[in-house]
Amino acid sequence: MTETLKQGSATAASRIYETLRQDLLNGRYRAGERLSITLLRETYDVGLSPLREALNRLAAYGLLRQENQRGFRVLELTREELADITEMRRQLEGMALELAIRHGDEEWESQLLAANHRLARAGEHTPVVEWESLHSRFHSALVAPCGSAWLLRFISQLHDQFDRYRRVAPRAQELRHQLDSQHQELVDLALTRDARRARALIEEHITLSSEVAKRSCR
Amino acid sequence: MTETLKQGSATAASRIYETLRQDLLNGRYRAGERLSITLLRETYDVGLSPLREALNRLAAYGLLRQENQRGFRVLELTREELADITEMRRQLEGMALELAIRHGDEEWESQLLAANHRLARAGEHTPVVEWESLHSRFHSALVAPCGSAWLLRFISQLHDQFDRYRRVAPRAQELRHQLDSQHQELVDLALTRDARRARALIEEHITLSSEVAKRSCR
DNA sequence: TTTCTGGAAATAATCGATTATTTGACTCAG
DNA sequence: CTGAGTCAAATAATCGATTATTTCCAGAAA
Repeated sequence: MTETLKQGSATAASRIYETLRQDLLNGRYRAGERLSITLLRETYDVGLSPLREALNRLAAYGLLRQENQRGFRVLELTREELADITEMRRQLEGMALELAIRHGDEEWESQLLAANHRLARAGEHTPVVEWESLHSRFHSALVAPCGSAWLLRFISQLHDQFDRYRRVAPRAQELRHQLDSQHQELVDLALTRDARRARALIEEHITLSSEVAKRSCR
Repeated sequence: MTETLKQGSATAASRIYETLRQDLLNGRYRAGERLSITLLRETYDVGLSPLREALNRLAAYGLLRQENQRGFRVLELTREELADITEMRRQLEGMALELAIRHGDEEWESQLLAANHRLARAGEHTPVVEWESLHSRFHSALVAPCGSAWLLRFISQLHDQFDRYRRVAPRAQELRHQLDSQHQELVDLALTRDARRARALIEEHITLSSEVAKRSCR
């Protein structure tokens, strides 16, 4: 959905959509909270029509729940849904990584190395929002050449869902290092085209991330 | 998305969303066609705001393409995308069916038998729109207890995509019988809890449907 | 003929005001 | 007290009008 602003100048609706999406991922709004349209209008200083269009998109995308005549709500954070999202990510990203390793060319290898390098360079001092962007780009680069637009779409959608949990979870320094080194290992396995072990590792990586994210429920 | 009209009386936006969705699946609009908002307003006799909200939802759902400042377009029908949708359906519905067979209880068996019975009873004289509904319900019932809301969501979305191709394809009488008998076989394998063979059959079923649908491209 | 360019017409996007529905406080009968 | 009913305030949804952008065509220049 990020690429909605393909060419023409972004409309007010597209701009507020992207802003709201980021704010939802960053936990600016409490889980389950009702989003008052009047309040949002003032907060973001935006017209009613573009705002409502953005909210409708977010609901269709799955970041908001829409109840007729009762407006929009932020989704809850539950262990059950996190488990569902995690398992789907394991399956879909595992599948995508195998395909990417089969189909990826030299260009992919370069992009992957670059994305990994940029992510690895980012240290403690890097702003969170920037680290999140690099992290997101790394995982995108990893599966990019899987050959299925729909698979990539579902994976992005699940990443957004997952991030809602991960970003509000308390910092877990001890697991952070392990997760970081897995990024490097994933690159190594991808470059040596070891699809079997790469798939196993990304599944483990997702499960480990989920352990961190789990601390944001209840 | 169908259950958007959960409780409260449906809003104009929800009603026009569902109507447009059906019309898009039924091929009322040509692939790639630009949907003039002014024209849609007259056609469906609906206000501008609810119409635009519905269009925004449909774009986020993937049944329309939105270009900033240039309105909405119906998606193209291409062999490449049909192949993608088909392969994704094979993987996801195969996965879901295995899970459903593992988790489904007696209630599921009853629902499945009922759905199959209603579908099998529908003969040549049955209105197409009703047959489509029964067919859709059968496939939903098959995977319903897979345990993953996200998996079911993705499968529904892919079904809608697939139906755009299938419904505009010319009638294929010779394959129709084979597809119908596969429905019965799927029920048999589900009830005997033969996950392995059931998965193989649903994958075959999807591939065969795809052969029919392929005749709608180019 | 082809390629710009200006500007009117068409159309998408947005705004401001209005209508419809829900929410919550209050009343009163049981 | 409790629960149903009622009304006013809050808020979501919709409408009608306005603004901004794109599209398209005529006419000029190469």
